[in-house]
Amino acid sequence: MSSQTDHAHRPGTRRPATISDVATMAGVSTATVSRVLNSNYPVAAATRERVVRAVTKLGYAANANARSLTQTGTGMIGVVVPEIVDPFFGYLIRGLEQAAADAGRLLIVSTTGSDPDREMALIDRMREHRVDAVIVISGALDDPSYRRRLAQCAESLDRMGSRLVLCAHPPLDPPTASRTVTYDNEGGAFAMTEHLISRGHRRIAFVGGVAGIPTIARRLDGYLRALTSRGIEPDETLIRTEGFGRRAGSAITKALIDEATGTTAILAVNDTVAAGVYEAIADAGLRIPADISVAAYDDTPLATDLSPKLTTVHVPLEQLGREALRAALADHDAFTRTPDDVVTLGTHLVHRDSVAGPPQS
Amino acid sequence: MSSQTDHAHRPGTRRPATISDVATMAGVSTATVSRVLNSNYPVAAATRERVVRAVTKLGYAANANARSLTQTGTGMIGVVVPEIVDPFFGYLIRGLEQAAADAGRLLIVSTTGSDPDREMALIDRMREHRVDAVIVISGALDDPSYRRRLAQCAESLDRMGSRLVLCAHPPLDPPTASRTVTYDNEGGAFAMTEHLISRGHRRIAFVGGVAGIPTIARRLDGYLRALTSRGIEPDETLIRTEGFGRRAGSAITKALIDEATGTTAILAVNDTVAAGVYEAIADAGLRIPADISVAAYDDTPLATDLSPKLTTVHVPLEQLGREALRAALADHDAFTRTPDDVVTLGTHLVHRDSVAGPPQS
DNA sequence: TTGAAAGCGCTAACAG
DNA sequence: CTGTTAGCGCTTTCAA
Repeated sequence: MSSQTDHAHRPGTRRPATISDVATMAGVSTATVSRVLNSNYPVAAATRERVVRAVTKLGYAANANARSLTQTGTGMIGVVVPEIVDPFFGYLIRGLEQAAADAGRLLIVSTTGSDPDREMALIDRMREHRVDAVIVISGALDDPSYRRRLAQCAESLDRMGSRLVLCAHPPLDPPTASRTVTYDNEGGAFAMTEHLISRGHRRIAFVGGVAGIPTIARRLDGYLRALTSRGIEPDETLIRTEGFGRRAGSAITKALIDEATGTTAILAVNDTVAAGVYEAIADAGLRIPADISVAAYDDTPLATDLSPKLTTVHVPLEQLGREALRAALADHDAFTRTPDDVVTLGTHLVHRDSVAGPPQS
Repeated sequence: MSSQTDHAHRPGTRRPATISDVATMAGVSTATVSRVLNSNYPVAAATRERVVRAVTKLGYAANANARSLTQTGTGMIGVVVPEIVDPFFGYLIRGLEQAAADAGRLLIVSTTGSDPDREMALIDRMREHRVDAVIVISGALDDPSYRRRLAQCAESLDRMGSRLVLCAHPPLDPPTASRTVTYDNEGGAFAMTEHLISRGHRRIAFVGGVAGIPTIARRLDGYLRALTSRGIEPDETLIRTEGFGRRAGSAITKALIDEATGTTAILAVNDTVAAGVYEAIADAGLRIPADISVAAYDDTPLATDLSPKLTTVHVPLEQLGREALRAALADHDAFTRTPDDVVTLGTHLVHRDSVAGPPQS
């Protein structure tokens, strides 16, 4: 405990130790400290020992921000998501998280409430932090102006050696400078509707969601295609994209029943909406699947919590997250960029207890 | 355009524009650019105009990492949480998120799966990134060695001008260099157990959880205190801290019923466990609350989704998150540090339809 | 109102 | 094997 280092070391100074604090204490140069810290260069065992001791004694933690100035990449990935308390996004983020942890990356996550402006602002914010990539899980309406803005973000990120990854979202028209990791919305809805039809249903309602959101639009497409391919004329009155959530599901279903639409099966836009559908059917004194069959989308845990257990389309949410992170990291500076940077994961039906044939009456 | 700036501007160069790129293009010094960017110093309108134009033309975004080298604080807050797809943590994080957004802060969030080692590693990682604070929402077992490690983290964060915030967790023994934002676990459990007793119940089971986790321990304390304060001898066989989750809730309840323990009321450790309790009671052909009353803790949306609607203890999760963020930011360099840095939020009972008196038989 | 220059903490040649 | 020396991109005195 000599007095050699009294230039800035009053105890209680709330300033993190720096590499030269360590160097001084260990009696070496900062270069040497850097070398033992990164162990990317030979250092004498004895020297290393002294440095390590100084590091622990000082509680030194290298400043990642300073480091990022000289190195390429910050090890941070931005995640922009509409909402956090929602199993859909939750599992997605869990997948991202896992993959990020495996890759030694940190995630900056932020929510937008599906507000496009906030989305853009956040992307910019993350750009300032020089994230290695920003992963956008959008829930925003998909008008052309929005796509244009997204494309601009992709451009500017790309220009600075970062990149935009679109997740659970259709690819940008020209996949300019962005990557996309998504899943088969249309196909799952098609398959489920097909299934309902093959069980004998003709009056199948499409319940929940908001028109204009890509996810919903694709699911509706699949529903429509299944109907027409089986020669069933889609009935506008059975298509009720009147909102998300349990509440919406139950309100719509109540209306469907009250209006005597002859609905014998319901394709709910997701499991949560299906929960509302269940409620309304029970309230009406009807039974699932005896009186009305119910099918849904997403296969969140809710599907098995409901009774009867819900037949639904499985979406590989966690895998989607992992793939998105892979896309965020892939060939960061290589030239092997595939022309169409889009990965599409498959979906499949999970048959449980909420679907049967239409009632005999 | 001219050829003045050909030193490093081949199009396609994947390197972000720097402040001196802007300066060159605007024909000013970097100092001036900095000044218009931060608008913390007078700049001639005309000059500012030129700079702004250059900024947008270049798509320049200031490097937050470089900036953090000269300024104090990074604007980033670390969040360490056991799990993300869980309404308890979900709402907590939502509160954090909101408050962070309001304060213009970004959140680095990472999950631990309740692994203390991973927790410490993450805190360290965030320390490297010089987060302004790290908020730990721990779910780890609370042995002394763990507390000691946490205290060390608090120390080292504090030493570098950052700080540790414990959220939904009891304060550290000496609140050394850390702040705590938590809520009244014991009180809520006490009140709910009291309520059950006043309804006439004597055989009240405590169902779910893991002994040793602070949250559960406190809830158990409250349960025990209510019992003894009413002169009811706690019965070991009714205390079943045999795991979290729906599955555990249903298994425990089944056992309780099969073993003819005479249980007339169940205090589930949280809403999810209660869902399992509901299931087992239905499976046994019994009814809630006619045959068995059920009460729980947390008041997540699940509570109203269940039928009958669940009587439960409300925990102000989002507010907890907001408070935690407030604690993370409060008087960063002032001297007004209160001696005991702990905020405790209250809980209250939410009476719904799952509690009645014990059956007559 | 603006610029020159030093320095934040770190890494990476380049010498020894 | 180790130290010196330039920067990395930005802010901030200090002069002009």
